[in-house]
Formats: sequence, C-alpha cells, structure tokens
Amino acid sequence: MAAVRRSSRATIRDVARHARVGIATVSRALNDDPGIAPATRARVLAACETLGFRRSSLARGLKLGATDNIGVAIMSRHAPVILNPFYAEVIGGIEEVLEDAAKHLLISSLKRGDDLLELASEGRVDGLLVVGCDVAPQVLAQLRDAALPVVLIDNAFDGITSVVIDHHGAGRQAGRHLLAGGGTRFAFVAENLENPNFRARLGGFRSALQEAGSQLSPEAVAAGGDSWDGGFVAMQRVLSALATPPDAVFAANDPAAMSALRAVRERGLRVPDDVALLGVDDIHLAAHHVPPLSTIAFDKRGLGRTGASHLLGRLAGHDVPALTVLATELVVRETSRSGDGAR
Amino acid sequence: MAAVRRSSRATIRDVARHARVGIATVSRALNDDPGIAPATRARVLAACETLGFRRSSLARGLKLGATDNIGVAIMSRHAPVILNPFYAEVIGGIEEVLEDAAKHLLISSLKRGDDLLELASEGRVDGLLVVGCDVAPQVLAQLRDAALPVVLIDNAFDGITSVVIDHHGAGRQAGRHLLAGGGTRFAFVAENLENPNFRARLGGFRSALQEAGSQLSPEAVAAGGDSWDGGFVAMQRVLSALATPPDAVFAANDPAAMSALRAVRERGLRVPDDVALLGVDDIHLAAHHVPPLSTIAFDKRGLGRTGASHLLGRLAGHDVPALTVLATELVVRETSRSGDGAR
DNA sequence: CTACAGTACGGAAACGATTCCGAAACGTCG
DNA sequence: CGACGTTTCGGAATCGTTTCCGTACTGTAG
Repeated sequence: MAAVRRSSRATIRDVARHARVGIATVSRALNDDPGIAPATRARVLAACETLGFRRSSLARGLKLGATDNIGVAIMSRHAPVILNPFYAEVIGGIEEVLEDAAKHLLISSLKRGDDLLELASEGRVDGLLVVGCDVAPQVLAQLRDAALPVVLIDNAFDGITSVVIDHHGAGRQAGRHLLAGGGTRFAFVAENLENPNFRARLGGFRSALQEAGSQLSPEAVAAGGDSWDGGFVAMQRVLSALATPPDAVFAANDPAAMSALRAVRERGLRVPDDVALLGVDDIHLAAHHVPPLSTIAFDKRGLGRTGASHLLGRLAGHDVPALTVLATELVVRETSRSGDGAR
Repeated sequence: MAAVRRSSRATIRDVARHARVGIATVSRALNDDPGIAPATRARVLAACETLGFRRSSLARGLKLGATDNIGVAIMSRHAPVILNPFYAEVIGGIEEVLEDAAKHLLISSLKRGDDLLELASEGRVDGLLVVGCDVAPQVLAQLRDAALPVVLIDNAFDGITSVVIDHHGAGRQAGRHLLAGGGTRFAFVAENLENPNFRARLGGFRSALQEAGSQLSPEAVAAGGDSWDGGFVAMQRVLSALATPPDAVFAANDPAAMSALRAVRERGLRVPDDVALLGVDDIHLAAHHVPPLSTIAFDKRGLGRTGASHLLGRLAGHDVPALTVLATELVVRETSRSGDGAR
C-alpha cells in the first residue's frame, strides 16, 4: 500500500500512479502545458517531489530529438587541451554563453578526424563548436554536409559558419607599429612557419613593411621549433645570419617573443633601446613579464562567446553571418615604443 | 526502389532493410556478437557504411542505462571555471584518464547546489566528479544517497569517495622549511581565512612552529580580501600591526605570495635576505616570477587523474579507497633559503 | 431536456536502440 | 529416415518520455 522506495529511479509512471492521474497528465504538468487544472498540476508536482522524480534526459532527448548538449571539439594530438591557455580562454567564453542558455558543455579533445565525425553523428550533441585550425579539409567537408549545426572557431571553411581572428591585420598592425617606433631592420621569429595563423601574421607584417618601402630579407625570418625554446632558437638564427642585428622584431606569438628576448639580451642588446620586440596573443604572462611585453591582443574569450552565440542562433533557426572576423588591438608595453610619444 | 537518401539520419531499421536482415542481426553485427555468420556481418557493416549510419547514443543509452558521459561539476559563483588555472590542471588530468576510457567529458560550472543535484539525477551522466570544497554539506548528503557514483576532488565527505591534498601537511612543510631557513618571526597571509583549505594550511603551519617552540601571534595572521591584491593588503596589515617586520612569511597560495612580495618590497625589505617568502600551489607563474617563487607544489593533474580513475573503478564495480590523500612537495626557489645549503 | 462548445484528462503510439525467446536451416548420428 | 543439437537469424517487447487522438465531463443556450 505504502509507496515502496524503489532502488532504481522513479519513472513518470510511478508519479502518475502516485498522483492518481495518467502519464500524459504528468508530462503536461512538467512541461507547463496550459490544458491542465491547477489542482491536478499541484498534485502531480507534489508527487514528483515526494518520489524524488526527475525526467530522464535520455528518454526525453530521444523523443524530442534534442539533448541540450553542445559539443566543443578541439583537435589536438598533444596533451589535454584545457591546459593550453588559449583554448582555456576560448572555452571560458563558450561556457559563459552556454550557461545562460542552460546548455551543457561536452568537451572533447580529439586526435583523429574520424572521432570528430563520430561525435557529430552520434546524436550526443545538438551542435558542435570546432576550435582550432588543425582539422583536415575533407573532414570539414563532411561536417558541412552533416545535418548537425557546426560553428568553426579560429578557422574558416566555405559553407560552415566561422569565427576567426584577423591574423593578417594583426601582422599589419605590428608592422606599422614597429615602423612608427623607428624600426629600419626588421625580423620575424616563430616556432614554425607552417601554422596558417602564423603565416597570415607574417603576411600582414610583410605587406605593412612593403607599403612603407621596407622589406623583410629571407635571413630575417626564422623558425626555431615547436618547444619552449622555439623563439630563442629562431632569434639566434636570425642574429647569426644577419650582418647587423635587427632593430625591430615581430614574434609570431608571446611565448616566442619572450623566448626571443632572452636571445637578444644574451647577444648584449637592450630592449627596447637597441631592438624593439612585439608579440601576439597578450597571454596572461605578457603583462607580468619583465619587462612587460608589447603585444597584439585579441579577445580570446569573445571568440568563444560569438562562436557559441552563433551556434545557439543556428539552433534557434536564425540566420547568422557566415564569417565573422574579430579585430585585434595593439598593446604597447615596455618592449617597444609608440612612434608619437616622446620619452 | 533505390535507397532514397533520407533527410534525417538513417536508423537501424533502414540498415536492416538495406542489408536484407532483421534489426536484431544489425544490432548484433554492430556489437560484435559471436552468433552471427561472417558473411552476414560483412553485409550489414557494408550497409552501415553506404547509408552513413551511426547508432543513436540516446536510444542506446536509454536501453542500456548508460551514457558514457562523465560529469565534472565545479561549484563556482564567479567567472567560468576553466579560466581558473587550478581547475584547468585538474580537468586536464581528468581528461587524460577519460579519453583513454572513451568516455565523454561533460563540464558544468554550477552556481547553486540544486543544479548539482539535478545534474546527478537527470541521467545525463554515468558518474560525477565534483571538484572543489565550495559545496554545502546537505547537498553532499543528498549526493551520497543518490544512485549515481560520485567522487569528490579536493574535498572530503563521509560516505563519498574523496581525493584530497594534504593541506595540513603542506602547512607543516612550510613551517619546517622556514624554521630551517633561520626564520624567527613568522607570519601568515591569505586572501581570506574562511576557505577550509587555507585553514588547514594555517593549522599545519602553526603545528610545525609549535613543535619548534615558536608561534604565530594573532597580528601576524591576516586576510586581505578575495582579489588580485588580497596578499598585498594582507601583508600590509601584518607589517603595520607588527612592531618589527616578520622574517618568514607563509602565504596561503602563490598569488597571495607574489602579491605579498610587492608589499614587502615597498616597505624596503629584501627577499629572501630580510624576509623569506613561501607560497603554495606552484602555479605556472611561480617559476617565471622575478624572483622565482619558493612554494609547496602538489600534483594538480594527478588529483584529476586519480579522481577520474577512481570513478571509472566504481563504474566498473571495483572497490576503491574511500579517501585518498595526495602528498605535497617543497620547491625551493629564490624567495627562501634551504636550511642546510650555504648561501 | 437536448445539443454543443470547450476543458480536462487517459490510452496508446511513437522515438531508436538492445535482447529475450522462438524458429528455421543444417549436419550428424543412431 | 527421424530425432536432436547447433548455428543463425527475426519478431516483439522494452527502456522513459512526448504527443496525438478520443472521451468524459461541465456549463450554457436554444
């Protein structure tokens, strides 16, 4: 007679029995359906409370065809993605938006493109945010043809909603800043020259220099390898390749810049007096570095935010821009000098 | 006649029709069931391929009673959790383990305890990793009584599998190190004194000092508020409250230590000559700080790893230790001196 | 009193997988 | 040739929801 405490979870049927109504009524009460008497609704809700009933998101999802889960996929053949501070910021922005929308975040760091396609077609998520540019074109093509809404972050592909950073523009900004600071002999250092983002930055840098009649000699561009010392090694190469050291160095990112700074100092040159140094990313360390690093900042968190809200827009059936380009911002600290200011 | 390309996803029934078998056979082929002829299996698999069929994880989960999702819940009334470098490390460790087990990571930063209970009872995840000590006891009690396997990380509760750091031990280590370095006038600074972990560290610190016949005066313990400047403010308070400044300061964590260092320097004191300074956490910045910060390190990633593997163990039906305590390690850099070494 | 519109509710069919159970096909042996 | 065990496969029930459709009931008007 008494409601026996089941070991497994209560179902909607148990609630119906307990409240002496049909299961349809329970469902309606739970979904705030209008066609139900207030008294009945209260009785149902009370029954749910006493039985400790929660709807199974699985059964609900199966019937509704939606899970309220959003997948965040990051291609990474290396360590856990969360530890990469760039990704962490992006994910932070995504989290902000999804939390407001009461969506759940399903994070996957994937090694193979097939894993990505599997995640996209399992029905585990309602939509997918793909972060980073390390994903094969044919995978992207399959993703585009999938039924699942997908948004690319820090990567662009024709036919898929994309949110990117203006890497080329960042390079131009860097070039103009170093020119304004009085630079005459330029160099570019990076961990590698394959990364498409790095290439875009270099391209922008070159175009800014050319506009001013300057240029970058082949010996003044170097890659030092994908490690902590990448920038250091690259800088050493530049210094030994060039007859006279450069007076304005653009690094592909902040770690490379900091690492390059060590090489410059070991050579006995002062920053920024002998050589100005500029990074990209504005990572957390940049401001706390000694000396504080001049850099090109971009809104990493905003990248995640706009990506996520575009995806939510797609899910809601709205139109969203196919390509969004986020601007960058020059942050002058103490490894470079602004052209106009005296000192 | 020809297989019409449906707009929505193919189901197991479509595959069955296409391969001219029953749905049970398809399921068996997909699950590597032994009782199926090799030829039939090949035909079914081929049909799956041509139809681009993937099993619905929802339907599968509903029937199987498992989702292959693991929830990571972090109570946080502040900003996105991923941006907290401590949590990021822990999650990184979790990710490592779960990836090997082919589980998916569902991350939730929750504001209210009810959200946690909802996540636990929706059936969205097979198990829950609850990170951090900012969760109410009655919520933990309900969690313990839930059917869902739960593991607490950096928090302990009777009846729930817990993985913690030996904060008390860390405090003792700090005390002994500062004593060995020749400290005589001690102080403790923190952002706040409510955080149970900070209290444990302080407790351990006190007990080490008492063992050596020293002690901590009430004016030498200060909290400066939960902000970037917390340690700075706390240190200022200590310096102005004490007649003679301390010569050995233990900070509740690294940010507090770095921030306190500024206060010490502003006062015209040198580190470590006039005052030794020791933090806890060994955050990434600590090693790159100027001067490099002495600190008590612990394996944040290991915290996540063991938590995750204990949860997987529980899911597999194994017995796992109710409480695991991870040891800490003293890292002497340049804000303190080891007692034995010269200079 | 009957007809009828409108409200409140229950039964049953889906959603897409797994799996129990039964049956067909087949070979082997007495 | 019949009985029987083994292998291979199909039908149908099931997981826990939502929702369509039908029905009982209520109140009001003719």
